[in-house]
Amino acid sequence: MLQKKQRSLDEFYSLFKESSEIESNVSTSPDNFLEEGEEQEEMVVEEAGGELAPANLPPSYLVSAGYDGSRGVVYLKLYEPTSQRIYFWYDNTGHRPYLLTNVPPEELEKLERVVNHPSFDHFEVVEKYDALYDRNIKVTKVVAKDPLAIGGRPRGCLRDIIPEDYPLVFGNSRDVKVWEAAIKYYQCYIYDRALQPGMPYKIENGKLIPYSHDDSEKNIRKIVDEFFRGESSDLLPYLEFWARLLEYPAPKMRRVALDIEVYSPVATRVPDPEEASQPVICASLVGSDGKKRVLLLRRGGVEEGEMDFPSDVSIEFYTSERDLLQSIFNALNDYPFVITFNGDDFDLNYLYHRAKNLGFAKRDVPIERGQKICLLKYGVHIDLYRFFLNRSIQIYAFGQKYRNVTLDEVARALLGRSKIELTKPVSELSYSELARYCLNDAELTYALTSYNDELVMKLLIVLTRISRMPMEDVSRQGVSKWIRSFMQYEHRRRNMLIPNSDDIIAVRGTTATRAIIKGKKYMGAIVVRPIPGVHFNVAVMDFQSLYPSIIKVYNLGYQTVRCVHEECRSNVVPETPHWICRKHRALESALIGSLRDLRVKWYKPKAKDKSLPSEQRDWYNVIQSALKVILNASYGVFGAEVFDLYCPPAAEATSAIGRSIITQTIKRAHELGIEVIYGDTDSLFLKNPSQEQVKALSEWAEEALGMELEVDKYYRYAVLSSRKKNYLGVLEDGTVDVKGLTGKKRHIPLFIKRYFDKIEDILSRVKTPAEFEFAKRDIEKTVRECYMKLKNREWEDINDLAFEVVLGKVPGAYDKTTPQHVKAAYILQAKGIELKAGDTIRFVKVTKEPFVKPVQLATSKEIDVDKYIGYLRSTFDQILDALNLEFDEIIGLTRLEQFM
DNA sequence: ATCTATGGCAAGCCGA
DNA sequence: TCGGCTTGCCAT
Repeated sequence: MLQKKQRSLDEFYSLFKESSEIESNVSTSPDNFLEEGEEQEEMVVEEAGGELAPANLPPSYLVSAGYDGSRGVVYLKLYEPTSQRIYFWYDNTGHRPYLLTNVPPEELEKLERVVNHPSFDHFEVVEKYDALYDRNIKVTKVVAKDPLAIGGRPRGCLRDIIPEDYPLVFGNSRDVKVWEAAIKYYQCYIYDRALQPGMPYKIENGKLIPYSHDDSEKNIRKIVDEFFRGESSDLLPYLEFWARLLEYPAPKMRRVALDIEVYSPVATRVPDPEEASQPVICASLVGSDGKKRVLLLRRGGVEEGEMDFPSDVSIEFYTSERDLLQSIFNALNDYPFVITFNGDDFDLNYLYHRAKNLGFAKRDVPIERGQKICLLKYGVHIDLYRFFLNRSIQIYAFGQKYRNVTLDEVARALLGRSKIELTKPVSELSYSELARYCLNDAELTYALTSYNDELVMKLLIVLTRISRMPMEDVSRQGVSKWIRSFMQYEHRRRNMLIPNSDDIIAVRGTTATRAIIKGKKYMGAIVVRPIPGVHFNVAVMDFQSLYPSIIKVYNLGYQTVRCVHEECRSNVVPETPHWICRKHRALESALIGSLRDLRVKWYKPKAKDKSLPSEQRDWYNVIQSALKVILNASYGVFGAEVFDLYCPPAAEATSAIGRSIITQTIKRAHELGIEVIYGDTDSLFLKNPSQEQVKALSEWAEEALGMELEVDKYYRYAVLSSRKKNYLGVLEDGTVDVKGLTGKKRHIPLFIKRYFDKIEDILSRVKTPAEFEFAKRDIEKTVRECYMKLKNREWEDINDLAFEVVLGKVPGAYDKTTPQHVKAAYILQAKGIELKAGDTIRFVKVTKEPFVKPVQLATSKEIDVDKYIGYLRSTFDQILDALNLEFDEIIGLTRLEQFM
């Protein structure tokens, strides 16, 4: 079956048609459901038509899961890498959705709305381990035929009915609890069957079987048996289980990037995808197979333009929009992965509604609409906009290289390419201009998944494996959802009750320390007061993944912080009233701790290991950056209300232990005769320490604290002011690290930033204290030049004077104050420009009320030069302070010189 | 629909 | 006029 790689589209549609007919049969007669057994397996496979859901399949990667409402079962999507196609597998194990409750079956029997619920199936009594109280409890599993019966409907689902009706029947004699009722059914299924999304499986006679990859298994043995032999033994199983997910190979993913253009009667307005009133006039499809297609709709009065496209681009003209859409849909049914930039909101959404308007039958449209997302019936839709919008991805995986999440900006930052600038509205372009524009967008979208040896696709696979979520969900959801998912998975695997958030708070309580910042829940990290001045030979030491290390070494988690055992109360967290369990290992501690160890001790070093083939190194680099994303959030989620295992005392304990660790380390450094000139959270800046001193401190941290303290970098010299989180350090090779200085912040005018960069350049050349004196003269000259240019109004472009500040919310929502950028925003709004949260406002400071103006509307004459000079002063003072220079003296000199 | 945390700085607003 | 507060941007 798989040898036949090409399947005709007619055949393909007939399969969908066939299955949808079966769907309607099943949904109208739920009694058709069979009990568990061989017979049923055969049956489902046959029903599915055999080809899309084959009874046998060579190793294929589990990429997605969902619920098929009409069949009433979970389906899995498997990507077979040889044929490069998606195959379906429908559950044939009889698994059913359920919830857990503390109400026993004999009492539930008396709740009529439960037992008479059309989707109610049966009760079971199961035993679960309740980690909050460290005890086993018997709970009732309420099994239903339909996931919507458990939860999801606004009214009348079992998770609401049980607590509502119980007091009506029995009075308030019991504190009714319902657990695990808000887990999506397909996730529940993944957990219960211990499925590993992103990993390879085989199908044999309808059975889904994990595929074992021999080379990877050998590697895993090596990592676990040899490398981590010395680790605390209870972590070994976790190390092995993570290593398996990370070591297994990733497939090459056949995919297509899609971008569409829509006709618009109003030049400035993009048509509403929900209405889809205007025709789709162009679509581009750029495939990983090298195919580049541009589909154009013939319209009256449109110029041809120069149709000289590269030979690998095929231009197709359509006279009927319906045919054009059909061609797009054929592609969506062909490629296993479809990539868009904002396809959830626009491209796929538009196509979905447009198809409806053009009279397509629903079953002939390959797109499925969720609340705010668009999925595909056949393949997997990845919306890169959603992925790049993810803050953790933006910061930790891509180092904040892009700021606004637009195709243009992300492509510029990661690819060095940009969108084609249009000089007229899309609707007025010639065919060739339109084709070029649209094709370029699809090419950029594709390139974002292919650059750097397919980094983004690999990241997605690794995150899919760690989180145990379908690829679609992983690419759209945030890091707290990923962490929640692997935590829930582990609960199920160990037969632990997944606690409700309320119960964790009720049993474990909240925080006890006071935060330094008003409005925060607990006290955070220590920032050491810097010693101002220029310091030569500075070693920066830091604790490797401090908070994850603390979570591992100090056994932190909702289960262990303030546990129920009297005998653990002596195991206190410094400067808090909290204690930590000595009897059990918390799941968070085990899962996050083992991930940390794998990153720090295996993947990070291996990613740099030149003895490995470069392909392997690249893969390891992907893994270590994915782990970085997860680990950096692992402490934060403890303190985030939105996290299901929210546990404020655990977050508080983490930062309290962190404070204790850094404080002890400073004390020890002093005892060793080392001067500590600065430090923040997990780092210490040591002035001119000897090799021996550094080594001694590091060894002490290992022995006394069980923490790895290493030299991160050496600064030839560091310039500190009296301000915290504000410094500059020059590395051995002349690279300048600038942290927190205003001159580097994104919102300041380019004019000032350029001069700041010049000063940075001067400083990067200084090697010795003697050279410093020359550098100071250069810096003075630079500051003076900048000042004179401003004073004499000699800027080249008014845009260079613009402050660029992002609107945190819609302008109208600023009710407490009206900051300057909001004032400018109001001026823009008055001109009829629509503004929303996240838009960047570019404004200059002017002499007349209200003292700001959007740069687009301002002229050079209006600029308030003195305001800019004031800004210049405060920006440069941050460096001049430490160099013993005075801004006023520098510019004062100028005045004297003018007289001479 | 989506959401990891706290600490720190600079600017400007705004009420006492 | 002063100082608390809001806002945005950044460090870790």
